[in-house]
Amino acid sequence: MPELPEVETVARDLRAALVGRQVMAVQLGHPKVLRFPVPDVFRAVFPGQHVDAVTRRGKFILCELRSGEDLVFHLGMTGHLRVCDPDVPAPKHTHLRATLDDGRELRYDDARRFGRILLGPRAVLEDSRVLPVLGVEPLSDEFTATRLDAVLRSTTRTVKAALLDQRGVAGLGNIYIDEACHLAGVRPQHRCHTLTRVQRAALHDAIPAVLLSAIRNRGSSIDDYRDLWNAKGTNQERLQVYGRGGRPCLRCGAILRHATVAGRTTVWCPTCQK
DNA sequence: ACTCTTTCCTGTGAGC
DNA sequence: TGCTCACAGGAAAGAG
Repeated sequence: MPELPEVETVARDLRAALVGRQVMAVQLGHPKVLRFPVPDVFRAVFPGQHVDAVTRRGKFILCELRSGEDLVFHLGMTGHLRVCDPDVPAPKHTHLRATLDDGRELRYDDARRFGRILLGPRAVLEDSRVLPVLGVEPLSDEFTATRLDAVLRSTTRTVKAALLDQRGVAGLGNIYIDEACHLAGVRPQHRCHTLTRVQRAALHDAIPAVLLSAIRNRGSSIDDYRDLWNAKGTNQERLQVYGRGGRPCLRCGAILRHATVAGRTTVWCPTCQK
């Protein structure tokens, strides 16, 4: 389940593999994964392009092309980007193969097809809403306590629902919201408008902390997340609450509870979190 | 305007 | 052993 740390790990490796490369040939798979533009236009526009930069915004990976357009990937739940030799067997649900000028191949595969590929000038992608408006980057200087307060104080929703909303803070998902809430001592089902200033400040500290720690560990390979080279991250071994419902809290020993909050399986410690 | 629920998808594993 | 079925969840659409 790629969230910000997994996407950041892939984006960093992709930057080293792709910047300066030229795309020679393109092969598309299932038509629905390429959301924009239509396949014929994509096939006409993409080959010959040079990659000038690779960046991340929320859970999106943006490959900036010399033409001024962006090639954008969202990995959904089961999407994988890979760079490998062309003779490596491709997985069953491979939706994009791009031959590079160094002889390697960029691939995107996604069994569940929740992910997406976009290509176009940034302004066009945003105007056509295939690239959504995203909130503040939690690892940027703009992620101030005041900025998070603005997100949390303006709503009656649960903390879980508010932090899942990419328009407020970009890049958080089920895993790292539960982890940040545990570190901050805040229950995910707590209503935002009833949080104390101390609780909001604790979340402001905890969010970057869990994300940076996960990036250092190259992400959490819970289900089938793999990096650009098909290797697992190690952060799944460090998770305090995610996937541990019914087992003891690693901090206090109480049995971790779990329930559906904002439509997602959510785990918390009944004594550490208020 | 805001919040909550449902839908999209397929692989996996529990249970019979 | 082989089958069914619930479950996983990011984001968007639909309902309230």
